[in-house]
Amino acid sequence: MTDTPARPKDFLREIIDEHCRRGTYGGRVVTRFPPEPNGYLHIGHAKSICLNFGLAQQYGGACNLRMDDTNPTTEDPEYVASIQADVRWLGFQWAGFFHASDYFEQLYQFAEQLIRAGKAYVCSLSEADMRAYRGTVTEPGRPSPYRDRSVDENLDLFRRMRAGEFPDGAHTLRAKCDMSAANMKMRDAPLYRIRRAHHYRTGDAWSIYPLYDFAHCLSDQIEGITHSICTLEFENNRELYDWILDALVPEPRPHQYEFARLAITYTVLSKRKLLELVEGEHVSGWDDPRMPTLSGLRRRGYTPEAIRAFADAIGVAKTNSVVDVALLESCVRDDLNRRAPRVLAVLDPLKVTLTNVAEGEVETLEAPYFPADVPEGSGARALPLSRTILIEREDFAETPPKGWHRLAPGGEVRLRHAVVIRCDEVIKDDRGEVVELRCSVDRTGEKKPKGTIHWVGAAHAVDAEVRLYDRLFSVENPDRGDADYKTFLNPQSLVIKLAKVEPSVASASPGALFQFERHGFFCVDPETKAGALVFNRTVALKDSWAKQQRAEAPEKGQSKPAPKPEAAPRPAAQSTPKPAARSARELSPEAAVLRDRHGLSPDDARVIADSGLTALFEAAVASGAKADTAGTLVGSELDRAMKAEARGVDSLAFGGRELAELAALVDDGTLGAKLAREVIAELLKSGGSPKQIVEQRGFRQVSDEGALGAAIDAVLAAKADLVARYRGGETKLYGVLVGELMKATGGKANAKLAGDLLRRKLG
RNA sequence: UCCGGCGUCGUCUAACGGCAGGACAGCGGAUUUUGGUUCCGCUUAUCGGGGUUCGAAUCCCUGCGCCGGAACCA
Repeated sequence: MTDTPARPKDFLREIIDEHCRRGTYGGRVVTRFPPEPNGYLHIGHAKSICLNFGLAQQYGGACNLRMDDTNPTTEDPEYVASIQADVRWLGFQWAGFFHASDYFEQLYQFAEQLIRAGKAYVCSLSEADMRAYRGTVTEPGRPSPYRDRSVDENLDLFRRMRAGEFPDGAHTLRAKCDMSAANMKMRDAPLYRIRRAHHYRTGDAWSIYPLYDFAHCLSDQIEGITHSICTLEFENNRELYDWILDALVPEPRPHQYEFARLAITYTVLSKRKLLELVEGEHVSGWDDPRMPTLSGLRRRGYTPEAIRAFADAIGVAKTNSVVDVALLESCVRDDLNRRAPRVLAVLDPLKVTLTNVAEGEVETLEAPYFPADVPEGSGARALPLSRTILIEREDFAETPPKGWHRLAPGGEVRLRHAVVIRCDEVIKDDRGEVVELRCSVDRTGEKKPKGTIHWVGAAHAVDAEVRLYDRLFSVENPDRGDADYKTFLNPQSLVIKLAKVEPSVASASPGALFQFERHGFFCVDPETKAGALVFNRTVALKDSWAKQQRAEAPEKGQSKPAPKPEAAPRPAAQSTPKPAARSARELSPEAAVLRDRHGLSPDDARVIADSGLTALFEAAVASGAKADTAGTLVGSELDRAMKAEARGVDSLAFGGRELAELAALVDDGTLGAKLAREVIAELLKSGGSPKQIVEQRGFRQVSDEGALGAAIDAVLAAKADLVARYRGGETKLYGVLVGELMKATGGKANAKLAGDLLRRKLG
């Protein structure tokens, strides 16, 4: 336990940790999963569910399930039920189950409050006009002519909107933000629209419905959500989220954080496209085993454990990413390997007569359900063996390729859990098709064939329909590109086989999981009826033999792994002749003056000018600072520190004189870079004089060789292992040793001197 | 083009100024009555250019690239 390194935290957990540390929410962590009930949940939602419920679990908080049902025209109770079922199936229990529609009255009251505060108004622009007034991403919008309606008029109109006095689209309630905002979401976002539609829960009680941006943040507030986690495409909405809440409620209030939604190779994950696949009958329904929906995956044989492991493996970050579907497959295999009993099934039977087994003789073999290397597994079943058996057609080759371990004329192979047989005779029909093998059983127990194949007894085997599922799309990214994603549907995504399975599975019930040895993992489909078994292939087993064959015989059709088109040159790098890219952006006049007058580097000049530090810099120089020292101090160190703390120039409690003093301390060697940085931090915090700070804090750089030598010796002795590795050739450890030295001296060692000394001592 | 976000092995994801690590994929080997599993080993990465620093994936500047944003959808 102690040697498993803690899993590194994602950025959300870092944030929450910080909140817990600071007591921002009194230690509370309340999250929510807020789907709109207009479709089935898919694996992308699973990522969000695992995140939100997982966070609540981990921090001892709570996670609500909330139907974000503010659009009466798209929502349906069928979806509500499926969402609840899927969340439960995934293994999570919500603290509360809510509907945004339950909050309609409260939301309405908040809207009136906003109006009374003069922060919302009723706008009577048509939809098209509103769009026109909004401007574009590059041009600011214009204020609506209705923007200055009085509070009373707004209240009156809004109440009449509620009362149903106006037709759809006649008016909207809008936030009074900023029509010239760079963020389009802030250009007086609509909050309520008139929609005299029947809502599946509130019926005809309402003729106005709140929009997402208004309903969501306030629903979070009503439920006491602390961390409102959503996907990246809502980043622009966060400003509005904050605006609305700040206008209506005090801190601590909910805050929104965004992470990258899930994308997976060979699949599409948009509700619109999924719906289209269902309605276009490209699949049999939302729960078609090829669908990335949770109901589809469930029917396919995926387990909640596997999906949770997947969610854990992909992590949470803000980088747009596409996860390899192979990782998902790896997660199911890993889980199923532990829990699926092994049974034998022949998908494409070839008759084999065991010539030295008597007609009518039946040998019953006991076969364990799990191999020895799956210690969690147990149990066994009986396997009847008699004169006629069925083997997989592809386990026999008349002319075996190199490395063949299976049956061939004159060759031997072991039957799984049973005997070794030798192929004595191959029988073909008129068309030259192999129709039967005549084999003899070897009972000496001395044979050690290379291969073991699966089989079933012909007389005892049970018929079963086996549905071989594969990826729904045949290209990695069906979602992008010029063509419609549906043109990439994989015609082989479902292949149905009439198979023979061993008798023990005859009574298996829907949902039961198996491994058909050497084939893959399968589960019993709900369509199974007594005497009519149906199996779905969850995922095939890895097949290194097939892979090797593919590599050796790049057959004509789908040749090599996509012949990389002549090592395409990176679009960005070389080729483009733009050596002058460095200073593409012109220096501002102010920066240019700085550069020319003081010989500053363009970088420093630019930073100083852009950060409004010009006056401070000039003052420092006027007080006697050397321009280049002051330039670095101001342009690099001070600027960095100010940015880190989001400080403005006005908040600085020191001026040019102090800066000049600092520069002098650096120039005369009293302060090294590290210490100078410390002094700046101190200056930023409480002002004062650099000299005093140096005095009080003992910030005096150690440049004395004797003292440095002693410190180095101590570090060398303490880090003998590192030293040995360094001397063994790992010269990169030099930096680590310097680091240790700096740590040991409290950052006071003269780094340059100490570094030289250290190098000498290391030899 | 304006605003916002993001660039680390083939793919995800760590490293919060000090040894670029893990998982999946790939390759090789050992074990194996599943060409499965397991185990061992290997290959491969900080978008480009500057700067600060003894030391930069990390901080600053700059260029480039990708994603999101102009619904009375969520």
